[in-house]
Amino acid sequence: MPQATDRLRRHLADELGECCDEDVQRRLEELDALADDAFDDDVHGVFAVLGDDTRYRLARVLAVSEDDRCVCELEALVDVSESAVSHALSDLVDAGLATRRKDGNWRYYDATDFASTLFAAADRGGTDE
Amino acid sequence: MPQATDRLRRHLADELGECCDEDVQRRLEELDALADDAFDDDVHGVFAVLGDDTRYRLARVLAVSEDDRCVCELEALVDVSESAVSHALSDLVDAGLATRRKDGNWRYYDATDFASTLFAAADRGGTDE
DNA sequence: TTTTGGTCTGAATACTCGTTCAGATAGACC
DNA sequence: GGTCTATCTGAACGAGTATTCAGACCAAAA
Repeated sequence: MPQATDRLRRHLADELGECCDEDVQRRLEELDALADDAFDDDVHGVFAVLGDDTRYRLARVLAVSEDDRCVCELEALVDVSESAVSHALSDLVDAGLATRRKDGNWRYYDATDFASTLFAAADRGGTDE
Repeated sequence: MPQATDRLRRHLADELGECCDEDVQRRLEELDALADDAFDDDVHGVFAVLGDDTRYRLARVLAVSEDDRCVCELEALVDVSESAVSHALSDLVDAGLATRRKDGNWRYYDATDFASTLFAAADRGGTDE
């Protein structure tokens, strides 16, 4: 099999005019450094959580609601079982996107500021391009 | 089977002291209106795209890179086939998170402002709570 | 304390979707 | 034209995960 870095080498040759092993190594290290800076597992988890339709819808409604919402209200908004709603809401809480409050038998959920911020950013940029 | 709105009715009875069919209907319509405001398929798509690890990593690196990056450079950052990288990059472009530029045989990708904004918002809120 | 109501949890299933493979496309060079 | 390189595309497989079911938990009422 061809070396995985073959193309990178040719690319660097194109870019720099000349290219030796050292150049390839340097570029690879540069990219690794960028990657280390860039990756954030927590943030990635947040996107993964909101990537699911059920969780996205619930989080959205919580974010636009004035006050917190009871589970029995939220169930009306998604077409899945009570259990699935419970799972979804737990995931939102775990991801830091929602808070849970108990009151007798009822549980109330609300969006965190983090969730609101994120949706605001997503909405701002979503329309153009 | 019990009516799906039974619990909501009892909840409203708790909340309002009294509850008739009309109250239940009103609350359901209120929730539907919120839902219509809140759901945005484009935005949901963006989260879904970034929920995947490969796409997330590529988008992140593009966002922190000064200038655009060749595919052959990006392949070094994720442990999947060239084909998978191509698929992932296309998804990013479709979602409005990256741009594509051709130069001879090479293709260069860069993050959009939208992507940068989104990551900035995600990073800001991710650390606390 | 027994029952009822609201929600949660764990395990199993069903299905989505990311990956790969194979082949296609397009540019550069001979 | 023919070849080589870089990347893309479509279809099919397989791993991951959302959903459901069944049962547990906890609070309130009886």
